[in-house]
Amino acid sequence: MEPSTETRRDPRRGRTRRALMDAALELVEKKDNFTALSLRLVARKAGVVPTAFYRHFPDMDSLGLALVDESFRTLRQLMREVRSTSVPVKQVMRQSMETYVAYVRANARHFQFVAKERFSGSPAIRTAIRQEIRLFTSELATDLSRFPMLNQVSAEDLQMMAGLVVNNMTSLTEQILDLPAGDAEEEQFLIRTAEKQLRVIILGALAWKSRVG
Amino acid sequence: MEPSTETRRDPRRGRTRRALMDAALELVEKKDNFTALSLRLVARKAGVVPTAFYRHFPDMDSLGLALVDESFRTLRQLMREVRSTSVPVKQVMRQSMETYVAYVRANARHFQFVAKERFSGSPAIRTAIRQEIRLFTSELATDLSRFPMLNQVSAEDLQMMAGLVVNNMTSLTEQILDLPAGDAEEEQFLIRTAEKQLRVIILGALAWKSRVG
DNA sequence: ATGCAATGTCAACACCCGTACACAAAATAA
DNA sequence: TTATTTTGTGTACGGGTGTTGACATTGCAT
Repeated sequence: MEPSTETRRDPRRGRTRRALMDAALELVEKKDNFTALSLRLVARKAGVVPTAFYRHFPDMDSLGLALVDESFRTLRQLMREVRSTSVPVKQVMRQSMETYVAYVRANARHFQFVAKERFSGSPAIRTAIRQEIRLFTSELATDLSRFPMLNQVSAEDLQMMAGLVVNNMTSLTEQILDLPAGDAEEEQFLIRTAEKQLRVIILGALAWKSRVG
Repeated sequence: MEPSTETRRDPRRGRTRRALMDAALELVEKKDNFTALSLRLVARKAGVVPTAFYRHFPDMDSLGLALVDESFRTLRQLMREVRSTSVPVKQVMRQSMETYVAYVRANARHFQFVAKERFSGSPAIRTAIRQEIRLFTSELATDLSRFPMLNQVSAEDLQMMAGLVVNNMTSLTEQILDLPAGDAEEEQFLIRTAEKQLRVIILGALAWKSRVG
């Protein structure tokens, strides 16, 4: 039987590839941008000679796309976990907020990368991120459709409400990431505020439904 | 009487300074970033030799800060105009949306710049933008406090609601700027969606108030 | 063990960068 | 006018950049 093209070999292949991606993520924290990084800089940080870079990526843009992919793959994984745990419905919001923020902190570099490149990245990277966010929003919309109190709402309006929630999440994410390291107090304030905002959105969504239905 | 240090002379001083700022704004559209621009490139676009740059700005970061300042100065001006026109209260929202979007289109380059540098710019530029947005949000909060139906809401909650509205605005802005040039149809859809979202927020705010008051 | 593909290294290239310095032109102040 | 300040020019430097091509090393399949 042939080595089915996916179970090929990867001896140290994985290692430097990972090293390059990690180096890029670290450097995005130090420098301002992914676009501001240079191929040579990333290679140097990864402990490898510049030309070795080409063995794994044709150019920096491809590395960026790989990072986008990885970022949203981990995010999707979180969503799957959250969905699988049956919700106590009552304090679902508070808890969701907490676990989400913890997750952001745990994967800060990926979120930083996405937040920064979302608008300032190369066209390819920007559209990739936009696509992922669109998809994420749609998934959230179908999640919302399962709530009994929203089952009268049209698909388009569900999408709109999901957009509101995603806006709220991204805003919270970016604020937390911009926070000076260990300011736990301010972080709590941001979370509380985002929580209130989410509550306002929900109240509005309910009023909206009763207005239409 | 001495030339009171502010009424000095400005012969062509203004001209190249403007040319540099305009060049930077144009180049931000073409390149991905402000950070991605080089002093030499900006000078070249402005039709001036690299060393002349230093006559007007000590470095690129200062140019960026000047652009931030200018961007929000024009935005504040718009807000002043909007505030001065007495509102028909009924369809204030629809009209505000339209004029705001027209304004964004008219000053697209400035908004592009802010959207891109908000998270990916140099620390100095990032904090400058954040400060401006904070200020803008506070002003909006006091505007909201003047609405009769919200006069029971605490200052902190007003700030929170203003944050929601600003989030909505920035999201709409960024989506419109990312739109492929003249897609009027999609633009209308985005505006309608943002309008609905704003309506949801307002409904939520009212429900919030009645819940508290 | 041998051969081959994958991976990494080295040296070199032409190019763009920020900035320093000395000097020319222009505008203002007296 | 003349003197002075502001603004723009030309040259040069050291250093970082992406990419090429030829070569060494590694690991796997046979």
